Amino acid sequence: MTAAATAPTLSPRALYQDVAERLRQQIFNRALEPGSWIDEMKLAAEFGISRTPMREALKVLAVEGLVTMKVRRGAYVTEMSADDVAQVYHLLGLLESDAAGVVARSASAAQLAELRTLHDRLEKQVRQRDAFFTTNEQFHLALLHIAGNRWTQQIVADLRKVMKLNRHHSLFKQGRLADSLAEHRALMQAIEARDAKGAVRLMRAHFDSGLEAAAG
Amino acid sequence: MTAAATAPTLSPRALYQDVAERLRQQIFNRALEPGSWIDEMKLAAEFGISRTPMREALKVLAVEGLVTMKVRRGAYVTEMSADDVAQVYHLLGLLESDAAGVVARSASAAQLAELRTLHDRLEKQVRQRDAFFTTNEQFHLALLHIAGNRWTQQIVADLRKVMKLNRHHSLFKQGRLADSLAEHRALMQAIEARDAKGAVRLMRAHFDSGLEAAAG
DNA sequence: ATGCATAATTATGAATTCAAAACCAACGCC
DNA sequence: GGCGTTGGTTTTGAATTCATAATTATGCAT
Repeated sequence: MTAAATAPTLSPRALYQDVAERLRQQIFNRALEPGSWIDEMKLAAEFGISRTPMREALKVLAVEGLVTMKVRRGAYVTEMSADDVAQVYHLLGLLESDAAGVVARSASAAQLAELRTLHDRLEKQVRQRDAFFTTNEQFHLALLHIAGNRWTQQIVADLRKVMKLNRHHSLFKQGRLADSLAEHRALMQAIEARDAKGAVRLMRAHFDSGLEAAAG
Repeated sequence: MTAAATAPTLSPRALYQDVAERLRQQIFNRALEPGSWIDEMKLAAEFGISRTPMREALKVLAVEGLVTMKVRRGAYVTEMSADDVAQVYHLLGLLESDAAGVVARSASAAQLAELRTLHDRLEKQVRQRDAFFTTNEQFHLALLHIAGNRWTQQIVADLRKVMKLNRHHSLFKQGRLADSLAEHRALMQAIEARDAKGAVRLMRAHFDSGLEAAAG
């Protein structure tokens, strides 16, 4: 435990939140597989904590949808069906396309420049899957941030977490990267042109084609 | 406590969930006021339980957004700013209008009949504020259910809870009832006519006018 | 040998205990 | 007289303990 010694009083957030974050990482890393039972005793011991904050963290993740609690049977990593993936994709498309419209309509010049910077970085990363993935997510989250609806931001953040439960996101398949970038480029242009309707439509198309690739 | 004696093993859900539900009710009833500190010891004693399930419930409500946790300072009932209300209204409008489109496109005859039944009940309840409120919520939740996206359902349910933190929802103001009903009627007709575009537009208008009334 | 009943084990759920941080008030110092 | 400090109290955060439900293993009877 390298991090255990650090931050005695410097910790701004509660232990159960740190634990929740570590659990999320383990779930995304597949150290905890979807469908599998979570041994809270073992994990608490591994983390060097008692069961109390572990259980609190698990309940938080349950509300987020990452784990599923069964009465008197403990916590399980949530499994996403193909149908679930489609539903979440649809939702993300809806929320983010709306945000794109808001941004096209009301973003400041500085905010547009921020998006432009991220997009330009994306252009240079078509050949680096992981970097592209990271910058892509940054772009989407920045756009949400600029749109300024904190509820949408929270929901999209949660949904994107849940999407990571799935091994196969088309969005991140090698073949999709070039297409995805082209869609991004068109979207960026629409936003800079203050074309709200176009931005909404293009963002929606961006998600639709992602979903299509996932289904196919 | 009258309810304490009931359901020894019959309880399908965990204690902390029951506690969470009781807390929600107290928040909606204004027994716990927005902005006020939640005395977990006192409440746990009141409920006849220990602090453990109380704290678990509070953390759940924190994820839902009904309460806000401050480190080493406990839980507070969330306060909604006017801006927050506007943001949540916008989101609800977006989510529910999309659902209305899905329903208009793909609901079965039986499902349309279910909605029609609820709407007809609504027509008869223009003069009964509370009954109208209840049936209205039933209609909206039924529509979401028929649309069939469980993620959307969960999110809308949470957002509607959060909206109840506000004393002044225009939707439920006496003067708005008749207008609201008229909007509902048009929406119902569009859905039955399988006019998805119209249903989306009308549901959006329904929320926009609600928001307008709240702001004005 | 198989199936059921019962005992032992294990894990969950909840209460209790313990430690430490924040709050409040009284006291003393400048 | 105002302000900072110190001691006591309250409350949160976390570990531990206790009780109960579920699972597994064992043994007995058919």
